[in-house]
Amino acid sequence: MDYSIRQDGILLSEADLDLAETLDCGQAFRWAEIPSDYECTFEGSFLNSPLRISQLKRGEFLLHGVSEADFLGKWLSYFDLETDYSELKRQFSEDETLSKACSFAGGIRLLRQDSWECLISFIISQNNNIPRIKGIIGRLCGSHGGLFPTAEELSAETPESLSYLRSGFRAKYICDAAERTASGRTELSAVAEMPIAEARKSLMEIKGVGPKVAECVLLYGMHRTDAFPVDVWIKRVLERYYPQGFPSFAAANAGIAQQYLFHYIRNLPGGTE
DNA sequence: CGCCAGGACGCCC
DNA sequence: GGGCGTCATGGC
Repeated sequence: MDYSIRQDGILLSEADLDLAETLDCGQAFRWAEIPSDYECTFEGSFLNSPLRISQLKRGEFLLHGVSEADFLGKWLSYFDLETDYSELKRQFSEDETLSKACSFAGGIRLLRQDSWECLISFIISQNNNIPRIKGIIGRLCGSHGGLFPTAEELSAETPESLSYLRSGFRAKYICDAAERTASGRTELSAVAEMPIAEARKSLMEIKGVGPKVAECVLLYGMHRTDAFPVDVWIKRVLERYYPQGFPSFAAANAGIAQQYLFHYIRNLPGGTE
């Protein structure tokens, strides 16, 4: 990975990153592809900092209008560019299925997202599909000037006042998460530092947060790479390819492996067959 | 009309 | 502790 400073932003080169796969693989819901003359261009934000980023070609990216300070202070970390994924993928490739998943989806990087946004996003994700999740989050941010609302802001809402989200039965869960977070009964920054079993337990005290959502918050919002969300797709992977259990050599980075496997299984020609 | 979607809850035994 | 119906909403 290298970068240079240009008048129109930061040019990132030799980066092991596939932008479309990373931003549209179901780990984040607030990035949107927009038309451009580049391979692809996405608009989104992290902690109220907007970004427009284009993939120019394989390994090369333009972060439009971004200063070096913002690149080093925010986006380098957000895209997890300080981590070397090649060694990781080399390890994964000892396993046949993981090897295929790496070949197919190895351009995905684990974004270092905001834990609060992640918590609400994955509460909304339960028994839901990705386009509708994006729609609900879009309406939520749209009513807050395009920014993701804070816990304090959301704690003033009620399931009734959130009806415009059309989030269904999840509205009461959003409210509980907001109340707990705003009041400090749940401290996400502290949860992020807890031993993982304790962190899971703490997250699951929030109404509407079960094993799957807790694991997603740990993985995507707290960068706990040993967290391993099991949804219907991953359940199929485990039953089909790992009846003896998931390989222990990948345990410390099981969450990243899970990302590759999720993307791989969902795009297998013929679905699960 | 039915089924499903990056599940969790409440209730049953 | 596991099994099962229910929970809103929308796309197919």
